[in-house]
Amino acid sequence: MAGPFSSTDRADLRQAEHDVRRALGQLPLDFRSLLAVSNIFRAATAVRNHMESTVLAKERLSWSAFVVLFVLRVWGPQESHSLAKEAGITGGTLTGVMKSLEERGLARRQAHATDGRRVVVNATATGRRAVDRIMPRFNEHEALVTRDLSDAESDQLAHILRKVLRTVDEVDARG
Amino acid sequence: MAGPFSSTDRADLRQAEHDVRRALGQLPLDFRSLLAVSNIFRAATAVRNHMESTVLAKERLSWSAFVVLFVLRVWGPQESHSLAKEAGITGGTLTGVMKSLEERGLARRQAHATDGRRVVVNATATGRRAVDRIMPRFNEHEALVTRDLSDAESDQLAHILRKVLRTVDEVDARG
DNA sequence: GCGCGATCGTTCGGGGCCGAACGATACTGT
DNA sequence: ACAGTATCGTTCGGCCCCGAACGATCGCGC
Repeated sequence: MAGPFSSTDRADLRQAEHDVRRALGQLPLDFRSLLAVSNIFRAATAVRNHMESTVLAKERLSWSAFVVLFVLRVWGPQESHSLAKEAGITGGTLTGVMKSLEERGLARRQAHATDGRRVVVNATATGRRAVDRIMPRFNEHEALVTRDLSDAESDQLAHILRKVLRTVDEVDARG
Repeated sequence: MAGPFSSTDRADLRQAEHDVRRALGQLPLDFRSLLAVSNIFRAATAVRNHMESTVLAKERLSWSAFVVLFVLRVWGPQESHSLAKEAGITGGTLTGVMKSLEERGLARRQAHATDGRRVVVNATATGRRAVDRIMPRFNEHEALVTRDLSDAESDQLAHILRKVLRTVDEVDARG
């Protein structure tokens, strides 16, 4: 099977990693994890920028606004704190995002039935329709950026990243 | 070898994916690429937040400021446009980041020798020392978040993500 | 009942981030 | 030479983002 430095790795990407080793080789670094993690960010940044400019921009939706709407579409109405956590943003940020979504009639806030502190957020029918309209376009580009991956590689990628995600959650929660 | 739904995938992560299928199953979506890509973002967001709060916050460095400094440390002085591209930010953003880095004496801008439009950015000795001081700490956490990955899995992860990165670059550049 | 600590969402200040517009500079063809 | 075009970094407006501080509300112990 393909190793980490097979011919499918573009020359300049391997060169970049060589440069890092050359410049920081005297530091006691675990380059294997360094390369794994740094490539997560490189890929995430590249894909996110691609998605924002090709799919989200014409819908006038920020990344976070779309994620929030997506979460509401899939998991239904919920309180702010869980919504923020699920969307990967803080409560303070969610307030701003919700303001935008409410102004455009894509989501709504309503008081909790019994707890005066809490707020229940819900997507409007318009908001849900927006997700259903955007997701196929979004997914086309997800398929596009993974076109050179075999089915097995896509599954491996998801699998390995789930492991990382679980570890981070554990570390952040317990120590 | 481990499949995408092995016992190492935490139950709630698999549940989340099941929920997506249930809510959006009627849409014509390629769930394999959907899961692969969405896990890139989940992992990237989680790791980035972790790094910012555990390593970067005490150094009073934003993520982008550190990336810029890192790029300068490894690849040496260069012009703004290539530095911005390498750091994954736009030129407008880099101006703001550079302002912060210059105020703290970590980097410096100087006029290009022959081309009056261009600016050459360089890390100061202080800036380079900062990278060398922070990187080991940063790398400890890179190793931490990948502690449950085998060496082969870390290499696979980097390898697969390089493929994605290359594809995005090609798509954005050519069409 | 009633303080008191915990928890909720919001607000605020500072900065990151982008895309568009801009001024300055360099290159091109004629 | 020089007008037109391209490219550079910066500025600007608007939004996103976080962490800290805040007011409102709840639940617990007494």
